[in-house]
Formats: sequence, structure tokens, C-alpha cells
Amino acid sequence: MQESIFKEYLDIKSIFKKNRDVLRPSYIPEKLLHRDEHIDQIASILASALRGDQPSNILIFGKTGTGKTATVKYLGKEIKKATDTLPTPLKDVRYIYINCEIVDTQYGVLQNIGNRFIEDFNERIPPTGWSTERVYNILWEKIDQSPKVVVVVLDEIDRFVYKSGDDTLYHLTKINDDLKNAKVSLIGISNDLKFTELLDPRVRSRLSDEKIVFPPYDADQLKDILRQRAEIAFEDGVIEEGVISLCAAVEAHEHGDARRALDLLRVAAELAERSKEEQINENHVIRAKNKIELDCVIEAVRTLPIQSKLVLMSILIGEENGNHKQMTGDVYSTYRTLARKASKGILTQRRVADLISELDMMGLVSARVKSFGRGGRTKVITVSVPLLETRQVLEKDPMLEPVKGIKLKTQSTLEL
DNA sequence: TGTCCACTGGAAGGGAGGGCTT
DNA sequence: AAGCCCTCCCTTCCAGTGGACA
Repeated sequence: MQESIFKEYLDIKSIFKKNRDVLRPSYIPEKLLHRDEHIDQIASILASALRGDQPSNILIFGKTGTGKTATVKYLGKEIKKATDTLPTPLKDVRYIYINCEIVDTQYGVLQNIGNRFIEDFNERIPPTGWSTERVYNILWEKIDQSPKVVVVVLDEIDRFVYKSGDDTLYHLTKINDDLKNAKVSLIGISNDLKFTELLDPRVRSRLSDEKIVFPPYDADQLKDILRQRAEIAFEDGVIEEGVISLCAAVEAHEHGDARRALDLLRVAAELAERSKEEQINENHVIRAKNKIELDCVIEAVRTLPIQSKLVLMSILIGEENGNHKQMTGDVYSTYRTLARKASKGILTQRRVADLISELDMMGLVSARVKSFGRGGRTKVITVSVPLLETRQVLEKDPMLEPVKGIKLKTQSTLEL
């Protein structure tokens, strides 16, 4: 019998002990390091839920990878533990976690909360079709059927408000006025300290009864976290001296982001494993850092909608032609040529300006508004990603086949 | 000091698409 | 099938603007 082509890989002794998920951000460890203070603080607020009272609403701020989500999920587990062991008459506490990056519409959020209660009755709210008011009414009715405390966690709440406004938050913060039996409290998690400025003042004051800020981790704290996970993830002696310090130092220097530090360690380990080495060394970490950066860009570019790809392609072409300070108008005229060649509808300049802003927010390009006096006021756009690789990714899209390898030199060739 | 450029960015609204109710 | 509802993507319209220049 022929040997499996995978045999060679299966024979390698894995440097991971069992599951590498320990190094993924979704993993919640038994003990969260360096967040005791924050956990206590939130726990003291949520404790009233276990007594059947409504806890204050909480707003949690902090950059990505500062342990906000982990802390809140951890507390969710603890609350469940506490309610399971509480003697009767125990209070019914529901802890609902919603990631607003995934569920980012008003309807979606209400539907998500509503379905948790309606499941009890073997019904469900459809993903679309009902009026928002109807969803709210049924949600309210079902929640209030028995005494309970409902804690709703809205992760990435800033995205939600930015995109869909604060109507839903207004209703949710006001819902307690209408409820007779149940009580609802909200925990909002945000990266952005300023998003509350977008809120209606009434919502703002109700939502932020308590504010908690998560600072970034410093290098020593990151080291502790990495060590904690590494002990679970790897066999003894797999990690060379200095690897953990390097991972911690790299991320502490940039953002203090534990998520990224863990990613770095995991990818370094995978690189070591793939090159059939038995130890992870500093060189793997450096390669991992480059790989992660490039992978992020490639993934972001690959999943762009077609019109955004055309806009990005236009910016790349401008840059390739030596125009390092492109303006919205330049990009737009190149874009029109490309869109025409690719037989796509041609968007208005207004829309393209928005797409450029989106690319800027994603970090693929940099677009700063600058005034040139009589020369007008416009965005100055430069590319922030590697030209060659990005272009290769774009050209893999079959829809962009007609503009593959295109080079536009002068204005005269632009207006065919 | 006022003008004027080349947009920016907010607002309103249309219409397609998906899905529900009656 | 007709009539709703919500969301997404987009257009149209337009007041506003930073700063070089006359």
C-alpha cells in the first residue's frame, strides 16, 4: 500500500502539547492574570444581580487585547457558577454576550436578545421580516414573564452605535421603566473612548453609570500571560530562552495587546513545527511577526468588495507611476478607466471618496485631508501596504481579469 | 481681507434584495 | 400574490472649509 502523503507530517513530533487553541484569543484561562482589580470591580457591581436587584450599567473602555472581552466572558462563567450553586429561591440571572462586530444592526441585536428568551417557548424571531417594534415588543413581553435579572453585554458597542445609531440603546436602557418582573442591565465594551459623544445625552448618562478603563499590558504582564499559556500549550523545553520575552517586548512596544502577543507565539510555534524543528527560537518570532503582518493585509485585500478593489487598484497604479501624493480627483479618474475596462458600474466621486476613507480606516492606505489653498482642499492618499504583494492578491480576483497587468501612464491614456 | 479652489462630509432618499405576514 | 419591514449600497444635493494668493 502506498504511504499517505501526510505521513511525513504526521510523524513529526508536535511541539504542541495538546490543543493549540490555548493560544487563541477565544480561550478563556482558569485564571486571568493582571486583571484582578478590574474583575473585582465589575464583580462587585454585578453581585447585585445575584441578589435579584438590577446592577448598574457599565461601560468598559480599553484598546484591543487588553482583556476586556476575556474578563467579561470570565465573569459570565462565574455568574453561571454562582447561580448554579445558589440555594433556592435562586434568582434567574441571564448573561447574554453579543459581539456587535458580527451583529451590528438594531434589528439584529434585539433579535439576538429576544431569541434567548423565546427559545424557552420553542419559538424564534426570524432573521429578517418583522418590524423592529414588533421584535422589541415580543422581547419585552417574554423577558417580563418571570422575575429575572438580564445582563446584556454588547462587545464593540462603538461599532454598533457608529453604524446603527443609538435608538436600540435608548430602548434597552429605558426598558426597565416598562418591566414589572424582570430587570435588564447593560455592559458596553468599546475600544473608543469618544463614541459616547455620538449618544443621546439621556442614553449616555443611563449607560455609563459606571465606567471602567482597561489599560494596555506592559511587557512584564504580557510575559506572565504568555508564560501561563505556554505552560499549557507546549511540552517542556520547547521554547528557547528569550522567546517569550521577545514576543512580549515586541507587542508591549507597539500596543500592549495580549491577543497579538499570543498570536505571535502561536505562529512562531507553527513555523518551527513546519520547518521540523523541535524548539522555538527568536528567529521564528521575527518571521512570525512578518508573516502575521502580511497575512492580515492579504486577507483584508482579498475579501474587499469589488468596487473597493478597483479603488485600491487605482491607488496602487498611481503610486507605481510615481505619484506619491495622489488626490481624490486623481484616484477617481484612474478608477473610472479601470471600472470601464472591468465592465463594472462606475460609482460617483462621492461614493469613491467614502470607499477611500474605508480603505484608510482599514489601514491599507493613508488618506489625510489637506488644503492646497487655491489648489483646493482634498485628501492626500498614499499606499500603506506592499505594492507588489497587494497587486498580486488583487489580480487573483477573476472579476479583475480585464485590468490585470494594466499600466496607465499619462492623463491622456486615462481618458481613452 | 476677501476670494476661490477642489473637494469634504452630512443629509435625504431611492431602490434592490431578503424575508415576513396576510 | 400583495403589502410590509429592514438593511445595504448608492446617488444627489449642498453647505462648509483650510489656506494660498491677489
